[in-house]
Amino acid sequence: MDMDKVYNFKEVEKRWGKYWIENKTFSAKIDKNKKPFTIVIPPANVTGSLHMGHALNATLQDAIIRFKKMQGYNTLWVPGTDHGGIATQNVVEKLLKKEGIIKYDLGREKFLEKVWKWRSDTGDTILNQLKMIGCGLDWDRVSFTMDKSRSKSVKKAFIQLFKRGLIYKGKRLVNWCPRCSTALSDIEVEYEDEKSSLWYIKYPLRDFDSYVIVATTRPETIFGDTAVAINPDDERYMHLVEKILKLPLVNREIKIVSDYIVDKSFGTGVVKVTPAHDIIDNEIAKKNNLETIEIIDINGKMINTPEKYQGLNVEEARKEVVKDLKKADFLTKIEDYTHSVGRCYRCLAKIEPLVSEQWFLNVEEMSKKAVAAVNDAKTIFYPESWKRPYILWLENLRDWCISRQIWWGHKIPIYYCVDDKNNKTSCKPIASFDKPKECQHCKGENFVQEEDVLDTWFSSALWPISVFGWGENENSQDLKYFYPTSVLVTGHEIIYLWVARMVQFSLEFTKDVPYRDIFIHGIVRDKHGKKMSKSLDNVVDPRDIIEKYGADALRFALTKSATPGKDIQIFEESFLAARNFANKIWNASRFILMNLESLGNIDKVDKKINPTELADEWIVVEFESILAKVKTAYDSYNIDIVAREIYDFFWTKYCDWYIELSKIRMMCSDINIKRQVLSILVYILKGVLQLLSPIMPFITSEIWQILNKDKKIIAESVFPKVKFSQFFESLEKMRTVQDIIVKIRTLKSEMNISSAVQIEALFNVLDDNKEKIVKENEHYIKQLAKIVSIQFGKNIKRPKNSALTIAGGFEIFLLLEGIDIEKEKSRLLKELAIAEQEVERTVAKLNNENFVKRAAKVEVKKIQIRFSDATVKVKKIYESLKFL
RNA sequence: GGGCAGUUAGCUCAGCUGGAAGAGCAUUUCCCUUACAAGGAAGAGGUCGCAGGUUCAAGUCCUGCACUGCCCACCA
Repeated sequence: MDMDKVYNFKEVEKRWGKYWIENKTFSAKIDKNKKPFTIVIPPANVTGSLHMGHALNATLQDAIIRFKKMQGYNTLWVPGTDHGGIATQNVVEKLLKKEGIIKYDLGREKFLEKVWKWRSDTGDTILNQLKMIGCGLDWDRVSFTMDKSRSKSVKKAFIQLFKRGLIYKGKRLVNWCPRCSTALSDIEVEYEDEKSSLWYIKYPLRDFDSYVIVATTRPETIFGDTAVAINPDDERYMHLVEKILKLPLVNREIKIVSDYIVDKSFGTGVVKVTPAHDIIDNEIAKKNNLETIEIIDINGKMINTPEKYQGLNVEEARKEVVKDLKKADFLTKIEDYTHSVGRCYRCLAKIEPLVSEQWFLNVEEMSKKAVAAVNDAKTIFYPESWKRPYILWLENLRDWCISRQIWWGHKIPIYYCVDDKNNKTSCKPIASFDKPKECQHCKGENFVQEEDVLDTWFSSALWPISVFGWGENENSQDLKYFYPTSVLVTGHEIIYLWVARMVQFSLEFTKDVPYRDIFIHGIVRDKHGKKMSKSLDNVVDPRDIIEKYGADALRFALTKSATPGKDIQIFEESFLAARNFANKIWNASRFILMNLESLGNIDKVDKKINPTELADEWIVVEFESILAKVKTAYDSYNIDIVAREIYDFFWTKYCDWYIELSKIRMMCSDINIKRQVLSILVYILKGVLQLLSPIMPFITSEIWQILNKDKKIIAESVFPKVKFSQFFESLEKMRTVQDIIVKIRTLKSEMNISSAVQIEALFNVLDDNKEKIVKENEHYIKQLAKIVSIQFGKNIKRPKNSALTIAGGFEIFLLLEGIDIEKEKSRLLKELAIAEQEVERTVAKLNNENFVKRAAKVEVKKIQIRFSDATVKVKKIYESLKFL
């Protein structure tokens, strides 16, 4: 078996990626003898291509799925994509525009054909990229939010909600995106601070020679004003309530109303009320029965204004209005003012609140249930800190505007009865899967379907049940077996947009939560904590990382940084370090493989290991201790801890110490001794590979297969269990030996002696308890500290040419030629100072009655030991200094 | 205005239920030692944001403050 000196991840990753798919390693069938463990992937938009956020999200899910599989669960991870409503329509629209085609010229049907074509051409991009990072998804179950089955779920859900009276149509103020030409829900509006002005405008009183001054950020909406409002407690204006004003520029008469919503301290304390284009004003209008005048249409153009403003867009109108107000002396002041402005989350155009007829979903009852489910721990947030924001959001939720005036999406399954001329009759609209046969009211047989489509998040909210056939198959066995799912893994940016709504819908339609756990991870940011974006040019593309460092390195770097509750800052070096780790694993394995070959046959290692000496016992205990930690960490979604624990154990304990120590026996001519140590090396290596395989599946699969003649691949192996917990005392013994080795190395380094130079040493026993252990393991010290011979003794006087260090209960003299006395002196003085400080500190503690009385006994004992060690050290260094 | 995080080595971050400050990268010295120079050995570098409090003992618990970031809000 030839292994390259440098790990060739490209070849390995390609091969294994293919293997899992071809062998359907992660395809799941119902098996009632096994417990299911289910994850449904957050469906990425078909417009998407893999970015770091997806890579992180997918890796975490994959790690959980692979871990649970090794724990014996019947695991299922369902893949799929989202049709992405507005986002997708916009993408296709842009592409067509490049060809000089505008969607209205094509018409709805032709345009939709184009979108479907585009989807079938490129819509699976992201799924294929998930394959690149080795995701153990069940590829036989790919779903799409607009495929047949999912469409049935959507219709069923809509009809059910409609029949319950929760869905209604109404003319209301909504968030309108003039660019996308559709209504949006409240959370689809993103707010951003913008520098603007606050204009102070005189509104003259009709019956007095006076006026009030209104401060506004939107002077152009003056034509839609139907009142001016003040706070009822505002003494400056109380007397003006119900008085009539004459609206500047148009002279229309409006009155002054009062409402506690008005903030006395803001501006002048007088606010203009534009019910058709402002949420708050709309509420004031409702309370005061004010008229609503629409002055901006769905294209963002002015309507119902004096001739000269008619048809202008909002920006132009503002300029004109300000100019004219100024000319007519209505404008008293302009102040710089920064306020937040709503923008469309898909195209960033400024949102125009306007009155429009839309479909709404009453969410009051569903929200209460969704809050209760989390409060009653039916579903649990990890980390818990997301529980409160989730609840607060649901408790303050307004009805959801679910209709969109775009073409790409689920057409609302509402049918209107129409007469011969295709005009809507006054009959009640019907919610139905297909076109109804007959109107129950007028017996008419002609219908037209609602033109609007549903918010894309409506179908997303059904995802955990629709992927199992809810709505299509009344008796879905999959739904019974795999649902509710085990955990949802997602970023915190879509808790409201998606997570909360899935809980609402699942409770509504299945009377159960969609998932037992909700694991919320952070968002991937750049080195300085900035969001990755094209405009900032700080995007790290996972595909480049895979190309350069490998998918395993990508996965490891991401998981290692993914501390729950925190966003992740990542940069090139993170992946480099992970790549180096993979290479380290490769080479350690290579070393073991090479030695196994010299045994003649890889199978020759013992199945049952037999720790015979200190290092063996020690490494086994150390391994089992991280084994326990890793298992707990996986189970509680602390995948970052898994990555760090394994990294630390493998590199600093297994490689730096155990492999180095194993070399003594590896070079031994006795084949039995060699096999014995190799058995342990292999045992631990295989264990580490298993612990790590959910995070780095490629390299671990590869090495496992080389090591294992078993047919079972690592993904189907059984996670290791604790077996040897009896060797705990080896930890302390090993610490002593390691302490001696490190101190000797340090001393040599400080004396500028090449680490390769072999030296003789005298060990003067200071602590009788340590003598046996160190004598038994002196070969370790010789090997790793490059000592040629050790002479043990008691009351040894310091030899002339020697350097001193005190470690592990010994006074250690290294015999050196031509020692620099001054250097040795200053070195010892430094050591002395440290030891003396230690004595002081420990004495202070031991003299503290309260400490001795109240601290745990173990703690007091520790301090006593430290005190006596330090005391001996001080004494010995003094003697030594005198001698010099 | 409300909520939630964060503030630890030059940079990016760990540090669980309180018991002598850690990692990776960068940096200094030595080493191509027969798994790995994408490596090994040793070192330098922190008054753990500030101020109080609880405790024998606080990076760790409590209170207040400052700064940073994110989310939400009825920012006329």
